[in-house]
Amino acid sequence: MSNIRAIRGMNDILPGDTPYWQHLERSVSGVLASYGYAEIRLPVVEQTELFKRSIGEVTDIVEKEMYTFDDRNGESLTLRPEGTAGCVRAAIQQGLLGVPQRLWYAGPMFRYERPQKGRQRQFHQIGAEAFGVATPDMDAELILLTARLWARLGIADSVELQLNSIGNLAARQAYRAALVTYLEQHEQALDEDSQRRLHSNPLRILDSKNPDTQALLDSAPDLADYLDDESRDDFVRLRELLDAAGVSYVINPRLVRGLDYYNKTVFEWVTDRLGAQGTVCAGGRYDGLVQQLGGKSTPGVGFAMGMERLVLLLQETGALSAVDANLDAYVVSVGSDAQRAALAQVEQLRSGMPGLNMLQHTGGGSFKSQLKKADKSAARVALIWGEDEVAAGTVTLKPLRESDGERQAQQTVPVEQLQAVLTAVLASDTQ
RNA sequence: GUGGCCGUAGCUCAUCUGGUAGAGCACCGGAUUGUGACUCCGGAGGUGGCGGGUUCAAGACCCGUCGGCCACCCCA
Repeated sequence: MSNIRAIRGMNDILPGDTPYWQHLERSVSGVLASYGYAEIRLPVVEQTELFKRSIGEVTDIVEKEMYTFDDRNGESLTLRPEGTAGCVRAAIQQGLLGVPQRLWYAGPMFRYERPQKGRQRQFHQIGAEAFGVATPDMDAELILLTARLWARLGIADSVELQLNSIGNLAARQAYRAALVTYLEQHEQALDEDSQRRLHSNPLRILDSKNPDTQALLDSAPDLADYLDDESRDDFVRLRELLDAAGVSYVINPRLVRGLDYYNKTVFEWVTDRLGAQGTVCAGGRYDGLVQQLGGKSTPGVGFAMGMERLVLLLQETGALSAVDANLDAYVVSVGSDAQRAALAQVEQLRSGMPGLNMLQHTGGGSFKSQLKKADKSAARVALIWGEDEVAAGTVTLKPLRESDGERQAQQTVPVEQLQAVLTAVLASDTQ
């Protein structure tokens, strides 16, 4: 086909879906604000180096999923594959890190992956980052915040919190060595992907979906046994706080997360209702990242949630019933005199009742066809200007919907009474 | 990057073993001269993703390509 089409994996979000998006975005920003988080708006493009240094050179994201290109001056740029790196960069550059800082951001992210359910090349995240607090009460706050969000969205029953601690760098290195030593003894039993990861990114083998590999891991060394004291204590404290707040979770000792900058707490909210891409929100602590990117050593914790997946979940669970057009009135006018009168008087009505949603019929057409459009529009009332009305200085209000099994009769009133009568008609109709 | 399934009107799909495309919904018009929904009648709309091959003949078979879906990988 020679027609220009959207880039693979970069989807249009259509009018039928945007009500879900708007509802979701409003809910998230509302909850974030209620916990004192401030929005920060960040560029979509950053220096390629930023992502290499934060996410990790040997991760799949950096190795093969980034949209990278040379700017006209030869500098290598990349469409952001995730939000934390840019947020940290901005916090350092703009000097936001002197005091504890709670930030959130929203927007598109880009990863060159094969699209499937719940995954596309341009996708949208809302993320939150808290800087400057090393204690696990900060981790708890972020988790509580997300839990509140699920409740507000009506999907709390569809998601489960998985928690783990991956310790500090030294602990992870010690564990990594032990794990590799163990797995090398069983290298032949590993699936192909895990064999490849054995030396590049062995921790990732822990969450392999291969059942044989999982069986092998049952007798592998436990990450929990290698944790440093501080990580262990903080993890205990975090669990206490969550227990006290009544947030339930499951410990998943094989949850490791894919990005290199995490340490200590990692968590994921997962659902079993979206097929293979069940992670709907994920995050963790990254105490070394700020320093790693050139800032003064500052602890951080954060999470990001996938908007597409949450919208799917809202639709899947029916947590949000399809929102209809919510149109109050459809304006019908036949003939050029009537249209002139209608246009002017509807403008006055809009000034008097700014909250009204009114659709003005455009493009002409017969009386009948205009009323058909009025019906299709799902508007509650048709406002009719015809020859008779214009001549008499009146307008006809015709209720289009039934309420309580009855429909009000239409009435023709002087235009001066339009606002008052329309208000009464809409009010008496229970919607 | 790998694998499976799929690609016919705006949408959902049909066309039995190859013989030059159809339904439902949606859309437009009509059935009262100014009144929608229900009903009836009529109408418009498809180079069957694209390219090539086999055949007298292909939407149906074969190859390629592009695209979609789902899964692997990876991740939000």
